[in-house]
Amino acid sequence: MTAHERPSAVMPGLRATRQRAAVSNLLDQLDDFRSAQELHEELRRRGEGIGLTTVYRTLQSLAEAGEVDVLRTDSGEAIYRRCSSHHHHHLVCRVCGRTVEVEGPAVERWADRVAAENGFSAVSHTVEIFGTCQNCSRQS
Amino acid sequence: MTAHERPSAVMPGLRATRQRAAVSNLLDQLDDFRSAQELHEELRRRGEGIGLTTVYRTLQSLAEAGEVDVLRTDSGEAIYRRCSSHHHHHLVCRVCGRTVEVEGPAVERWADRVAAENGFSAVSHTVEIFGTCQNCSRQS
DNA sequence: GCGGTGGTGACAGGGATTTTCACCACCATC
DNA sequence: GATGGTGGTGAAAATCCCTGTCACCACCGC
Ligand SMILES: [Mn+2]
Ligand SMILES: [Mn+2]
Ligand SMILES: [Zn+2]
Ligand SMILES: [Zn+2]
Repeated sequence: MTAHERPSAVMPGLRATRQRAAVSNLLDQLDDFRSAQELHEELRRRGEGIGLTTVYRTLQSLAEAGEVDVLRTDSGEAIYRRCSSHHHHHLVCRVCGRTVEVEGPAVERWADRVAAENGFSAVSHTVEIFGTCQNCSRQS
Repeated sequence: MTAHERPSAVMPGLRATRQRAAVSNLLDQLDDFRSAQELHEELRRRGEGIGLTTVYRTLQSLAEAGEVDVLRTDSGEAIYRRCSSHHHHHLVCRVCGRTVEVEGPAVERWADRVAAENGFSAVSHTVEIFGTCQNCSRQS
């Protein structure tokens, strides 16, 4: 692998560029949710020449392609994280931001049933659990 | 009841004012989620002298006091609705915005269990279901 | 290699919310 | 029923995240 790494996760219909590769690679290395601005800052810190606009656009494509999860903070800011492809939800630490991906057939069924009972179709849902993780409650 | 109605839902630690009463009363009369700006517009239409800033501040207090539910639209805008005091979630129509309050002990238990299994404490959660309501799917 | 077409990024909006700050109105007290 | 202190108000300015614009650039099929 040379210093000039080739774009990795190429997206259908989109051209492979150094910038998109950089965003994608960075997401691979991170565990928790980050805002577009944080990701941009980190990329600049690492010496990547990339504009904030491009980071925003790339994250949007990745979100549409289902390659990243998007959450909204209480303040309305969008935060992103590379996600595994199977459907899942998040358990997020309020203090340190650590997140755990969780699944639950029970919730899935419940959501579908409740929607059907009320005559709703084309159903989707968001489920997020918040709490204080073990580390953070130890420290207080 | 005179034309000069007294403030109704007084909040602890906060002074009772005509403006706060107006916001609270309007929320009582509405069924679905509205943005701060929509609420402000409606208040002005009704002849209430009230500033947008005050609407924002009042909604914040009400949200902190747990008297209104807050959701975020996809565009990041905050929308508010007076909520019943018991814990519940929402089933929201993507097209017309109609919302149904729903409950489910199954989800509650699931969320608590998942959090506990991962060592999280002080747990809360958000659950929203989205779909197309009967009215709206009929019209398409 | 060339050309066309998609991508980039500095900059200028947009839109929602928050901050500022001078003024105002509750309300406990005199 | 005046007065003073303090919380509340609101117009305007400032923020903040994000999206649109547009001149320029770089993939990539030929
Ligand atoms: Mn689910
Ligand atoms: Mn619940
Ligand atoms: Zn934590
Ligand atoms: Zn509908």
